[in-house]
Amino acid sequence: MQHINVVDIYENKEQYDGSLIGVRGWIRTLRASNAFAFIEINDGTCFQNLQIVVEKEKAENFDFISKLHISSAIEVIGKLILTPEGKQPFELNASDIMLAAGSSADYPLQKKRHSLEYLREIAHLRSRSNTFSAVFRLRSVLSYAIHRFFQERGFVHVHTPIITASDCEGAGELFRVTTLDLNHLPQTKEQTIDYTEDFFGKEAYLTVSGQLQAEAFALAFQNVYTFGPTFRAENSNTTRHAAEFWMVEPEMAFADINDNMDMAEEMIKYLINYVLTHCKTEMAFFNQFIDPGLMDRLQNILQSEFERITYTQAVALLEKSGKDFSYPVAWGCDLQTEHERYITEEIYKKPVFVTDYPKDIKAFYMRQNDDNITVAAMDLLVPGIGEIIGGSQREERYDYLVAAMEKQHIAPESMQWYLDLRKYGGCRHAGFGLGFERMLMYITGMKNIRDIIPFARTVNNAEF
RNA sequence: UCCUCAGUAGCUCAAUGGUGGAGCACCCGGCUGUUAACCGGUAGGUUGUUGGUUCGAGUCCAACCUGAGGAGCCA
Repeated sequence: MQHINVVDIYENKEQYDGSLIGVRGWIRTLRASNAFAFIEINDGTCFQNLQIVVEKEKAENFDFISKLHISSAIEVIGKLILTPEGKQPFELNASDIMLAAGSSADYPLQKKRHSLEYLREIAHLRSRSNTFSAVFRLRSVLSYAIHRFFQERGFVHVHTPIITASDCEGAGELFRVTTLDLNHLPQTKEQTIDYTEDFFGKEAYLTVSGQLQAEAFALAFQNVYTFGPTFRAENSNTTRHAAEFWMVEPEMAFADINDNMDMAEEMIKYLINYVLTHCKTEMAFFNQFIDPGLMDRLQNILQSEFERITYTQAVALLEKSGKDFSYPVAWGCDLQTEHERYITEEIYKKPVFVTDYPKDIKAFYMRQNDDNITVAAMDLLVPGIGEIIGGSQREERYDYLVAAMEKQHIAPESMQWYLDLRKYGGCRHAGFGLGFERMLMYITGMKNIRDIIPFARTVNNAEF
């Protein structure tokens, strides 16, 4: 007997009506009386369960089956019957049930709602719950949608390195990569650690961004993107930070900051539209149980044109608001979380690009504007999350770039390869980074990054 | 790293400084169509840890541990 996936039954239920089929999956709930048992199984192929009806008269192992524990794996042969008047669209009337793998009474997931905190402690099992089943299927679909978006537009996907020797992004603390014996470190004559003895002959780290290497590829392929894991050793304890997270980083040659914003806006809308059409069941679940109003908010994003204001305008708006912020607003200071939220949630109530930040608070590679005090940076702020995208037009002028590096105490000779890109046809180019998890949080309404990553790595937590 | 809050049965939570309970789950039994099924019963506890105050501490105090929320840092 060939096994049918539950997703196929949901998609083609009329075709299977009345036919004898085989299914297999794990028991989610089991309700037994002395003549009937109702078993709901989930086979992992879709969010929904399949209800199986077992009649004592038909099943010789009825007593055994009706005592099975939740999460036991079973294989069932039965007749599919449409039940339009029932809560479920159809059910399987079992003629034969086999136990594929038993479970145990101490299975930690019960037939009731658990707290997200509790489920975090059983991350190896939580994917079997409704919420995490929906979250991680959506994560998979969103990941695919990102590749589709860029591939459809001719972008080349570049696998930027995970291990890097350049600590230049200034993007937080780095995880060190070494093969040295930490109990017997080689010393130089100056009594410092001799990294020439290390695997790469110098200090190495886990990457914090693939941007610099993506730039190199953009100047060969024109439009490229990298999508991979990045690492920050920050001691951050928030719902929005993890030590290991994924970033989407497109980089486009012959593009300026406006092209950059256009692409970012188009991408955000594409991704939302994609999951709304391809994950209807999961999105309905999020809208009902996780974040009421989610659908309205996402539809609103699709229909609205993202606001675009400069940093200077943003500061003026904040000063004019008369609101009493815990951090004072002043030109030259970076916008605080409360400022960003006020702009996107109170003033505009939709995504807002803030551009042209003071050069002193931004990275060295951002292109200096003609006013000599700001750079062509852009951050996308969204209601509920805050900053979701950070990007810029890159400094393509060799001398300006060297000057910016020196000002931020980065030795130009340590990044000669990056400077070379400006020497050899280094045209104007721009790119941005999207925090994949933050996008996923925005789309699902989930409030904690630890519930968006299959096995999250955060401070003091690398279980599983 | 800083601030705030919390920790009681497997889970979710009660308990005025005075005999630690309930619902669900588990286990046993009942029930002929259930939908987080329903009904009855059994069992389940060093109240996060250590110390202190008190005749008496789950409750008050201190430190630590763990978790959560917010901030900083950032995506």
